Amino acid sequence: MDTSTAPMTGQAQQQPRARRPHRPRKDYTNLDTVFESLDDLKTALRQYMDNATTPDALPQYVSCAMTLSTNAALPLKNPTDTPRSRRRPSYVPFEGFGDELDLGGHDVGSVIDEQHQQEQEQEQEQQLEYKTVLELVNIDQLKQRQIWQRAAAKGIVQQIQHLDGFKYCFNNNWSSKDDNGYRYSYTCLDSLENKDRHANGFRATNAATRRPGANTRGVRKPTYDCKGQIAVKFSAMRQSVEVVYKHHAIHKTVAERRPPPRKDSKRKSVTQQPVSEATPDASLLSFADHDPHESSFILHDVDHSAFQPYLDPVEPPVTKKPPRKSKDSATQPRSKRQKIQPVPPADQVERPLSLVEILQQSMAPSDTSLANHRPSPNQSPSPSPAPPLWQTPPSAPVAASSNTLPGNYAPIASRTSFNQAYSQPQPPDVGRFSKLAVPCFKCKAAHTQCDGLQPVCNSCQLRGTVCNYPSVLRFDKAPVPDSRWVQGRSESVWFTIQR
DNA sequence: ATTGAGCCTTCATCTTACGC
DNA sequence: GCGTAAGATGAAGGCTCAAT
Repeated sequence: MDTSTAPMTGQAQQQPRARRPHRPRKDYTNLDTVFESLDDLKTALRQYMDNATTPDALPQYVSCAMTLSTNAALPLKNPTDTPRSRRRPSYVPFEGFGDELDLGGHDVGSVIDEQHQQEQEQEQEQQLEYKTVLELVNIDQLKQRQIWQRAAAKGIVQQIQHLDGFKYCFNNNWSSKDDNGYRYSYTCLDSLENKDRHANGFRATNAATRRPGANTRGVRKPTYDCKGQIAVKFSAMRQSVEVVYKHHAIHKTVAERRPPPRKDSKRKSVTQQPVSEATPDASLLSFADHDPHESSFILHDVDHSAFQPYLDPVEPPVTKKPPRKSKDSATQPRSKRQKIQPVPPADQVERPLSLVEILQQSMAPSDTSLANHRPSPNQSPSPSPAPPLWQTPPSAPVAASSNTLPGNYAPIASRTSFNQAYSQPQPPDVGRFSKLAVPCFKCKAAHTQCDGLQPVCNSCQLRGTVCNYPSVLRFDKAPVPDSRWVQGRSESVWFTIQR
């Protein structure tokens, strides 16, 4: 695909020579066609996704870039997006709702359903507005350009959502000086949920705010990082729109995640799931076993024995949630969201392990690595690092060293499909742990590109300098996702220490 | 009414590496 | 060498919903 041959606008020609586009951070495949319509693009993407999935195996990481030509008409989603209407409840009535009440389809639910349908129709009508790429990339007024391009980006994303069944949320937008257009990035909802669950894990419960030590968090859904992202790049320079699609479809689609039909009982909350006898981690395992709706995909085949060394209780087992008081006199009405409680200082809560460290430890003789984790009965309580129960798409750096995952990190290895997935070619540099390919000290200082080759990167080789790499991933900021399930325990310990 | 978790958005900050 | 564009990531808040 050569978009450099696209016609240039007069405005663009007056500008100084554009910088060469950044080398893509993450390699993705350019589908070697300029698509004349969004439908063509969707068809190609569908084919690409189908080819990336092998039967009985996890879908491969799909990452590709597609370009729309100037003639392509793009649907505009809420182009005049003034203060947006309240969003619809996430759990909308589904088909069959109200049947159990014998309302014969004329119940309140159906009324709501009709309203919902009407809103959908309105949305679809709104969506009938189209603009061509040519129009969109040549809007002079910056503000107008941003509004229209955003509307078109949203329209494109919505089309792709229909295609792959996942939900993407607006994440960021900025103006590209080189392309003379706006760029919009949308993130898969599951990636965002990871962050939320992570954040919720750090946030003290309201109960704990009032009564130190009362912080007992229930089990939460497993987390995993699908790296789902759609980037829409408008370029006046190239007179085109580029759509970059990245996703590792390792989780359920929106439709699959929809709650099961209600029978005569209410939906079970997560906290109602059978809670086993020990720490939050252990109860999570229990949850994973018993809840086929939410967790089976990720945790169903987990080899629990692999976790046993980590399951020494840190807290007294939580057998049952204490009955919630209807009114707590000490409670102030919560006008605003409470401030997040500060994360315990690093010297008091053990730093979570990175995947690399876990792998390194598990490659060490098992008795020592496990002994390191098992808290001595004489020791003051210290959080024992549990292996992560979230999962990340197999990434090249990790996969390279873990095609034969060591036994102590068995959950993934126990899955046949995962094994198959691992045995297949993996995308380079995928995922959060792409930071494994951190630049060496020299390249970082020189602001030069580092290929991450070890022991000596190409730049250092050319310069003839000593090449050194940071030994571990940084943890100077919020912990990386693999700490999530560890942190729940650390947090509990922190409150124990405080008391 | 309260609570915890999830949904979604916005904005800030950090990291990487292009190109002068 | 370094300014800075590109874009990745984190933090936080407003809101909804189901459960209590």
